[in-house]
Amino acid sequence: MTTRGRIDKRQAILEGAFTVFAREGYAQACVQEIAREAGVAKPTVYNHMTDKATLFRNALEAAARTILEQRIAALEPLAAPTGDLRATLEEVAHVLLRLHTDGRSCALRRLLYSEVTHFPDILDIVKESGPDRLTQALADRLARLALAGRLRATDPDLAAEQFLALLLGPLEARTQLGTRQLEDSQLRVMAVAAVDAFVRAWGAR
Amino acid sequence: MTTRGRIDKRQAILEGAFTVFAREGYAQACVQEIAREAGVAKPTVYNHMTDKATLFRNALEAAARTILEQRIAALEPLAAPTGDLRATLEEVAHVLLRLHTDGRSCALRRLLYSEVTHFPDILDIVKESGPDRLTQALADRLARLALAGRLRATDPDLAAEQFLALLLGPLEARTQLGTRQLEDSQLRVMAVAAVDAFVRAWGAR
Amino acid sequence: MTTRGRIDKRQAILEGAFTVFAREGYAQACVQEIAREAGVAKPTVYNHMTDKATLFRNALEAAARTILEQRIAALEPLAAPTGDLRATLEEVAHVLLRLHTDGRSCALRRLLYSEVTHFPDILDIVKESGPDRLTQALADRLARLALAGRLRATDPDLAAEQFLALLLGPLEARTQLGTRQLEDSQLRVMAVAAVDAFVRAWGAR
Amino acid sequence: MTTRGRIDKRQAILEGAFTVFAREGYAQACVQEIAREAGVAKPTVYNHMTDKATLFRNALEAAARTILEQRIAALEPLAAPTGDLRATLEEVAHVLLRLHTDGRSCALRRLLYSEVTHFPDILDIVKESGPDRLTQALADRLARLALAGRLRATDPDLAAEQFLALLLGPLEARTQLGTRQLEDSQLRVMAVAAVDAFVRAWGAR
DNA sequence: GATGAATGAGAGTTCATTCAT
DNA sequence: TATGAATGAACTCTCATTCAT
Repeated sequence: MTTRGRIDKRQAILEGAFTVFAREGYAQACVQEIAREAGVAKPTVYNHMTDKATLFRNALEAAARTILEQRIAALEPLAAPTGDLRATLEEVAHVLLRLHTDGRSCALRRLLYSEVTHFPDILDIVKESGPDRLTQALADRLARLALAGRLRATDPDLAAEQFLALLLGPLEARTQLGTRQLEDSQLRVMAVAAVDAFVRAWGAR
Repeated sequence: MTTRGRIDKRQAILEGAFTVFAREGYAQACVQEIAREAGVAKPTVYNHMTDKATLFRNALEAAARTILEQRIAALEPLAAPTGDLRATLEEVAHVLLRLHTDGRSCALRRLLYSEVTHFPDILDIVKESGPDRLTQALADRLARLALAGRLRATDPDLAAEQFLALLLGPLEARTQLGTRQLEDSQLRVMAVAAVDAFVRAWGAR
Repeated sequence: MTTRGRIDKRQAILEGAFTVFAREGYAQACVQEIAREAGVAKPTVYNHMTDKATLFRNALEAAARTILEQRIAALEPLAAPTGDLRATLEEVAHVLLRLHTDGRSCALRRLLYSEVTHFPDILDIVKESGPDRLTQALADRLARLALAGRLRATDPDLAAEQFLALLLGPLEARTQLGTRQLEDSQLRVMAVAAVDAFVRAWGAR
Repeated sequence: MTTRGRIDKRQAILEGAFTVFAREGYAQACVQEIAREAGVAKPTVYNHMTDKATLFRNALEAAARTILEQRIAALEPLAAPTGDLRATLEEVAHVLLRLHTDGRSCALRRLLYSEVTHFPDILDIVKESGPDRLTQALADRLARLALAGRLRATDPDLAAEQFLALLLGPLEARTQLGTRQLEDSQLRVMAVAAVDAFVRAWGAR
């Protein structure tokens, strides 16, 4: 029970930190504000995390883990693609787009990009809870589909990479670097376009 | 001559600023260091630019302009695609990859991403000297090719968008968010793979 | 037993406190570290001592008392100076030097000097357990010797003061303000030199 | 002229620093207050001195130099001791006592003692501008007097050391570790007593 | 126009001290 | 009684920005 409060507070700090870092960036974010956001006093933050830097890393890691889990879960329909493959792909694509355009998701990308030179070790986050993992998971699914003869059976890793590229690449411009929200209908259109191209390029001949 | 010196100094300041901002990020960069990098005294920086913020915007704008020009120029071969279309596309793709993985280019992306929330007006840079312009220019070229019957004649804007997505999307993972340099041979492989998929998806039937 | 444990803990706290204060000085010493040194938790320190300041005073007092006792004991041989007076003085002088150059002794001096302006009441420690008391005790012994005709019978207080001055004064320079340990042989030489001058100045004509 | 202001300010900072350090001790002194004392803004202090530590060292050094000069000057009468040697010694002794009991002098001693463990390099100050130098200078004078047959011609270094010990040793107790001012008449008495013993111990037989 | 010097404002971090258990 | 956790108050140091020359 004693421990409970502790864990809650740690959680609150990590979430507050991510929120503030996301809003302000690493350098502009001030620990004072993070503490306020988490509803604790400044030294409490330091009792849990040694450093502003450590706080940053941990907050990023926690956020990345959560986000990755959602994305992996979004691939589920591909595990047993009943019926129309194209429809399944579109469904998955649509959900991925929605997840990818979510505020926290965009913020995480921004933070990773902007601080990767100051915190080279956040690359581990990218490797372990980032896009690499998603590509792998997708490649696994596509490999099954290839075996089942429903996709060109050459290189599932490349296929996964290109599926995600076709899907997410256009986002950057459309969302203005992640600052603008898109309508769900727009996302649907983008999903269809990406899947369309993907099927032309990778569908079973 | 006086005027000349002034212009030179302005140029030096803008370049020094971009260098330092690229290395440190907006907030961590300090005007002192920018001045040192540019070889002038700190107040001289303020004589040319009112603000650290203004300095940032101008430095970004100048860098973006230069970078965009190079990219647009790289599309040149597509204007008159002598002979093999696939080969031309691969050549263009290869050059684009090289430009896109260049240090300054990556730094610019990082800066845009990290500061877009604090400087919403840098979106103008993206629109006027960024990827949007490149996509447009490429779409123009592809439209010509479509008219010439060498590409599927449906939607050149979408084609351009997907060409760039297939080409540049995989870069993020391969360069570790732009922190790792790639061998030219690797770039060649990536160019071939992207063009291969593009041709399958968009080649004339 | 409980009481015993309490007393032990109090003792441990006082000793830990002196150790840390000696190493760090009053202001730099942090209660956390004192608690660690004493093997207790931080609030336990506050259960025994109201204040960091109180803790400081008590630790100093305890240390001073111990140190004074040793010094007074060192004067013992002068109570019944069998045989050669000069030899007895040299012996006493030697032991005093050794005590005076001891680490804890030097630390105590340092602490008294540095904090006397912030804790005027530690002057009581000096008066009750410090050099003043030693001078008095020595004066008592010298008075007896004067009565016995073995010393100039004028002013035993002055004699005691000058004996200690001749003995300890040179220490400051030789030990580099108490930071360097001296060889026992060096101490012997210093004792002899001090006694030599003392006897010339205060020996019975 | 530009430089003039700079030098003045540096001087003011060093003096303010010594004042505050003397009053508060190293750790308790805060740069803010030093700046106020010096009549400048806090960052100005940092423009002149890199560090609080550096500031401390420099302030100590400057104060030590000034103080040493005064003490050395006080030995002047011994250079050509016209007439009564005892009277000359008493005069010198008296002045030395006055210098030694001066507020700044006491403060310097306190600071040296209290911080020597944190700043081992301030031992250089002691060597170059502290008591060691004074002892040397005095030894030089006494050697001359020994040559002139007016002092026991054995060991002028030891003689100087013991003269100062007899003179300054009793100060510690009398001034309560340097916190109490003494009347000039008391100083006179102490000077006479010290010289008296010194002459008995070191006077030409 | 260019610069050395100065400053107001603010950030990270530490610490003595107090609750609640 | 002893302790893990939390906090208010300071303190060092940095930086964008402005004068005065």
